Amino acid sequence: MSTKPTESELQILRVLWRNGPSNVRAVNAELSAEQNREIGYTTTLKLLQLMFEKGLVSREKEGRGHRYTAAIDQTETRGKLLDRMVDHLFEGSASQLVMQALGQHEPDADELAEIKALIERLEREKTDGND
Amino acid sequence: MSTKPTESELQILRVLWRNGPSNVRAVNAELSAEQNREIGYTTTLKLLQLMFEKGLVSREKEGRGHRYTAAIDQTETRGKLLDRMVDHLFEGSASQLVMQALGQHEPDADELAEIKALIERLEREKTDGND
DNA sequence: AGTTTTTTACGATAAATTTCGTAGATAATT
DNA sequence: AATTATCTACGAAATTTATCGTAAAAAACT
Repeated sequence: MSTKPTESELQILRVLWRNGPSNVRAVNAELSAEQNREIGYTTTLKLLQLMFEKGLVSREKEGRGHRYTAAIDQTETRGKLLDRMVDHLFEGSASQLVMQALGQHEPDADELAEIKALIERLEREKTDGND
Repeated sequence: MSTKPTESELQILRVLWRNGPSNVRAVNAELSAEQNREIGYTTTLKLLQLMFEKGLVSREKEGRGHRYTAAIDQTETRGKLLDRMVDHLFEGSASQLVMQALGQHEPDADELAEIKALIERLEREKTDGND
């Protein structure tokens, strides 16, 4: 269930999240493009087969071959990996992570406003006892 | 230089950042405690030796053996791994990462205030053209 | 129907990482 | 100085992950 995807598996999931259900050839082309090197077709195929066995992707027949779909949710996966990072690298302090992320990748004005709005909402929920 | 530490290397760095310079025995005890299983002494030793060769730690003689010290900065390492995560998992959007981190690990009131102060400072710098 | 193309399944190799055992050095203890 | 304990260096096995080659099935095309 909580099989943490490997680096390669994550790359494939990203492709599927971004482009939606895809066949092996399409995934392989994306991976090769992203990494500026030719990845063997069977390498991608094998990875997808392993991911299918682990339940990371689902698949259905499509013409000659298969059409693969991400079987785990992007937001949930992001959440789990964020948790890991907070625990492993920031000694459990999410606010430290947030501070550093803000400091080094300054968001633009709209994004800052959005984040600020979220913080203010969280503050209101705290003082209202609205947990 | 930018040798990205492996998972195990990161665990050792965490121990050294937290506890300061330590000998092999101390690092090994911490690792075993954190992972609830006995790690072989020579396993930890070997890892530290490899890390020394890679420049991830420095060392000096201390009594019978050595005393190891983290040779890379914690904040800088956090920064690099955050960058990787933003790129690989959040499609380059740091603000998305920040939003999700705030949503799932609600900071306490003091931390929220601190983050808000940082955002307001960033906003001021933006409008002042103070880049 | 025979040939070519595309895909799958599977095994095997390669590469990277983690783990530990052994031998020998070093120091402390008797 | 002999014995014991601790540490280092090194090699190698074990594990995990990534990569690809080959054979056979499925389909498309003469």
